[in-house]
Amino acid sequence: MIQTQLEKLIAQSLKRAQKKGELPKFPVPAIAVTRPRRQGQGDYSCALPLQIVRDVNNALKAQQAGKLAPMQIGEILLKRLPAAEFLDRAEIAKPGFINLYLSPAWLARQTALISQQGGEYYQVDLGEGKKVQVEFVSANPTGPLHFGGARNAAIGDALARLLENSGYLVQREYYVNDRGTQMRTFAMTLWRRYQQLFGMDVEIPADGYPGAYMIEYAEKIKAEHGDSLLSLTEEEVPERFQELGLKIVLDELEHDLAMMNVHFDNWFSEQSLYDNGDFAKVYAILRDQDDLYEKDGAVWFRASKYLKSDRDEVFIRSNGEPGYFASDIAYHYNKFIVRGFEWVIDVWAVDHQNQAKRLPGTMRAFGIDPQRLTIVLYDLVTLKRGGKEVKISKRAGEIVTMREVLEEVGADAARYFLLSHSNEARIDFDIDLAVAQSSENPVYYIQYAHARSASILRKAADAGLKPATDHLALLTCPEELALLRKMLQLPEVVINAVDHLAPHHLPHYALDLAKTYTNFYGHCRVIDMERKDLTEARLMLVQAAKTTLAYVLSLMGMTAPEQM
RNA sequence: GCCCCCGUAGCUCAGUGGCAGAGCAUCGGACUUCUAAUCCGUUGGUCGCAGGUUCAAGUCCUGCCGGGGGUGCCA
Repeated sequence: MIQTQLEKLIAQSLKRAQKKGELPKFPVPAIAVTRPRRQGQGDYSCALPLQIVRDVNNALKAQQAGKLAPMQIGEILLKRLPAAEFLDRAEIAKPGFINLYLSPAWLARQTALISQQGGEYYQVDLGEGKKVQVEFVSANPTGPLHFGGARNAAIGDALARLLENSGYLVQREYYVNDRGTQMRTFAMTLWRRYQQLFGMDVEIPADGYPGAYMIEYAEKIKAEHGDSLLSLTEEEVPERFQELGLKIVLDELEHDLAMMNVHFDNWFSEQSLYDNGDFAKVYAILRDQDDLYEKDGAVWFRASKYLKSDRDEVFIRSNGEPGYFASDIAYHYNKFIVRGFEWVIDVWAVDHQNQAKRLPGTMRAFGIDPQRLTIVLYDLVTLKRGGKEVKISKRAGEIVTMREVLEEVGADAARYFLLSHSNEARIDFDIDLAVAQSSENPVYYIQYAHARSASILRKAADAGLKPATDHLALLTCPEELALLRKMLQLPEVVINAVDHLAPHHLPHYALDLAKTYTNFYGHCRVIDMERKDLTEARLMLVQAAKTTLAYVLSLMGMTAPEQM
């Protein structure tokens, strides 16, 4: 990447200047080349002279030599800066910045590489083939996914896509909480709804699920099994209805997530941890390490041994059922030890922050470095309709489902909007506003830029013109070069997004890129039958821009339409 | 009480220690288009408050104020 190469060049110039005796000797600090936010300060800039002025002058004082100002240090560094094909020139700017300018000719040549290599041109190898799992959504399978889950899906899937394109081997997993009290209540509610369909005078459990969707599920069961299940014994009911209900919900989840272009590689059953012996193994390990003890009729896990905290966690509740902590620990034992993931990312809503703070540390009990478990927390989505908040409550049966929002605003717009906020920021999502504004939504602006490039290429092909590399040097307009610069920024955006597990940088960059492209489009007419050479070069640029737009859109899980 | 997150333009939000940004909205222009779902220009901010660190702070540290969340034998 250009940025790191520039950092190396500047480090070299400092070493050279020290070797020549133009600057005194001191340890070379970490050198940071950044993108200036304003124009006219180079494509990149570096504050090294300001950063080292104190070291320089301290060393000079020890030699009883005179002081140097940051600007003078900059001049010395500039003189020793090695040449590079991508570097046009470097300048000193007050109070002591080195501004670096990319070579226009080199920039123009990149269009050919981008067009040929497509998304690969932008791929960075951060992961080196490391096996990483992204576990996300994982909502309780007791009903349709509410819209808050859509944010989880958008973030988790974008992270997976970012990692896949950064050299990681990624698995997407959905953790299915298919055991415990919630599941039991779900099954019993379903059973009652089923009975009611046959006119039986029964009530759903007091703590049951009142939502109308439960009746739909019961109707599905009735359609398939008729009245044959009415004869089940009291012991058979919970298990059978859990099984039937779970299948319906999982099918529905898979379908709804597919609407958002999200697909999981694996649906992992919580129950399987107990069936396959993982839980028993974990229990034995902890017991043998004296990490478990009994109190108040429950079995406790000595979390305080592994965390900076004096609080322990209930492992087996006094009713004999394992608590959620037990399942979580066994689950992550399975991820690391049984399945061998080197890195695990869980995407959780902020209301699990306490667990998020504690779970990684407990991995030490199995000799697993807590750093291998990253929990990405995101804040909730507040849904509004016409400025009024819509309460999401599964309990009251009043929920806004992901499906209905997707049907209203579309998957692309929903994904874009959900991704465009930083994970920690709460989102106010006004459905009416989202629908009303959809025509002037940035989503369409970005997709439109892509569709336009496709259109130009089609039109050119009809006229017998194709992108060609022969005259790329003709790409010298400010708008052309600005577009190239913006495209080359993509790897930096990806690295930043991966480093911070912050996919919200993607939509902002995409909008920026589309804007730069549209500006080019407005200023530089591409197809010009009088100038075949320039047309071919610009077509190459258009193709490169189209590739880049499509690549960013795919990182966000959005479609890149050929026409709109 | 203690812990975490948020507070930046009218609105919605970006901002990796380097001269405060985008979209929308406002106002003024441009439609015989390679797709006007567009373009050009304009208005708009003591970055919640107060200290501190630094050559340099929206950004790092401390303390406040306001909003949200967490602190279960729920998950």
